[in-house]
Amino acid sequence: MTAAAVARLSQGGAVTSAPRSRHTEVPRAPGAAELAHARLKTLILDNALPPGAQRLESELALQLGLSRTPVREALVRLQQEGLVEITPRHGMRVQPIAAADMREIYEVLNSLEPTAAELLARRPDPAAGLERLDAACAAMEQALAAQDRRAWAAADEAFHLGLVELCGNRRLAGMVMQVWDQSHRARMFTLHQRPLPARSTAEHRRVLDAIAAGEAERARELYHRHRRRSGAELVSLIERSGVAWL
Amino acid sequence: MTAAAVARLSQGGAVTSAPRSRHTEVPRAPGAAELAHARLKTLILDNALPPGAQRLESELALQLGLSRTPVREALVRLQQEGLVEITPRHGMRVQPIAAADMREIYEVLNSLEPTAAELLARRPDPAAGLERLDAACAAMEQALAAQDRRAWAAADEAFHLGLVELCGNRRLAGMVMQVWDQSHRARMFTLHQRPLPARSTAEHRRVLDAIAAGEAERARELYHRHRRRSGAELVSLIERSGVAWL
DNA sequence: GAATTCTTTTGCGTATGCATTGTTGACGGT
DNA sequence: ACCGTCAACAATGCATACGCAAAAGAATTC
Repeated sequence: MTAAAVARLSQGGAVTSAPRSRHTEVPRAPGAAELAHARLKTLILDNALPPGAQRLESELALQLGLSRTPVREALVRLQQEGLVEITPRHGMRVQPIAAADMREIYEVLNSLEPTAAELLARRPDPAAGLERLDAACAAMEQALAAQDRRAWAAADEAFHLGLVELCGNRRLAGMVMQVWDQSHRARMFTLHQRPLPARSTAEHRRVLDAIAAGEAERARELYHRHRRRSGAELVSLIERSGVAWL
Repeated sequence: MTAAAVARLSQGGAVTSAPRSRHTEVPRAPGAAELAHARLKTLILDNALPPGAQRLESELALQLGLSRTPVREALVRLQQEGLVEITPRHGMRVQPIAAADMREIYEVLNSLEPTAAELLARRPDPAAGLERLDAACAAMEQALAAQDRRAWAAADEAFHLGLVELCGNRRLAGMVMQVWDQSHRARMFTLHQRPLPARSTAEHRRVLDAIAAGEAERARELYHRHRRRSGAELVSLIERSGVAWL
């Protein structure tokens, strides 16, 4: 469910929107290829196609009620997004995530997200337009109180995606969303094995406050520490859980 | 020329290499689609297809001696790399680079590259395997002495690409190479309008020394300052030069 | 019984055909 | 003279067809 929404967001950001002609804001027909892309992406993120799963192009085409051509195009895109691997005679394979991958991903996030926070705080009016982030924080706090890990994760995603979308750098946002998608399954998997993220919730709020106050350096540093901690936590959890993930 | 080499490197890093079977290291037939991708990419980076240029799929197919299918696949990949835009009835358009784009790109680089330097310096034996970077530095110094801007730019590219390739994070490397490719033309364009990059050359050497000494924080900070300065320089140059770049 | 080679099958990469859809130009009306 | 409508055309996006190469299986031999 949430994953589907994330998928929409991610590609919504990446697709960059076709140039609108005149004043008609007609959203144009979805197109079979784009549809296949979205559909497959949600299947992967929702773990309906688990890591390591292999499907032939024809299978997928049949399953989606399309021909091989748009499916193939979708697979090419998914491969560039790092979600699948196209192997010459065995169709596509859903890319598994190992501890080493999570380390890479968190190094990237730990670099880009603090930058996004800094950029956001450096805007002319830093406190403006942060409603989304505030709402996400509130949702996290509420989910924490209700001990609803699922809802907490959704709010967490909303916060991080909202942050990079607001920072005004589309490339940075696209990159963050890409690795975020790649690590989606791993986060979901470890959700129930972690202690309640009370600390994370508070840290998010503090970051938001620093941004609103325009304290760019502080926002960056807070975010850095936050990511550092939660990233290390997750990596060690995966390593300890011994899931080589195929 | 240099751009062609860059293209090879970039996709070599991004493509992630097919799974090698057994002990036969046969690189497998290039494949028409991959060939089209490489070919078009070099055309774009070498400015043979200038920014804003529009070509129909059929034109490109004819020009490359292929059918539309592999060309289309190549275009999809190039679109996701941010080099072209596929516009429904007008074929493909080479993505122009404006000052705003350069700002975005340098924000990303200014975030990721210092991280790469830090990672490199944190390795167990930081001084090992830095021959490539040392050679690149030497080439820059030599080119500077000879006042050969072309050669300097090539060495600069070799340094930055080598750095991210060595840092051990393939995702980070891929992202850096992606934006690096996007900004390739802009750098080439402004090459001859800048003062001789004496300062940049020295800064590179200092960063390399810090890495070799294992001083991670210092390496990061030096790199950050370097990028900050040269990025601002380039952006202001582009803004001043008033090239809206279509 | 195991290994090697030949055959068969299967999936992919590319090409081509077709229908959909947007564009462009002209024509007529105001 | 300008604008709106319409029709013909052109390019795309998707479906399908075809040839090739690899993997799996069968048969023969040692």
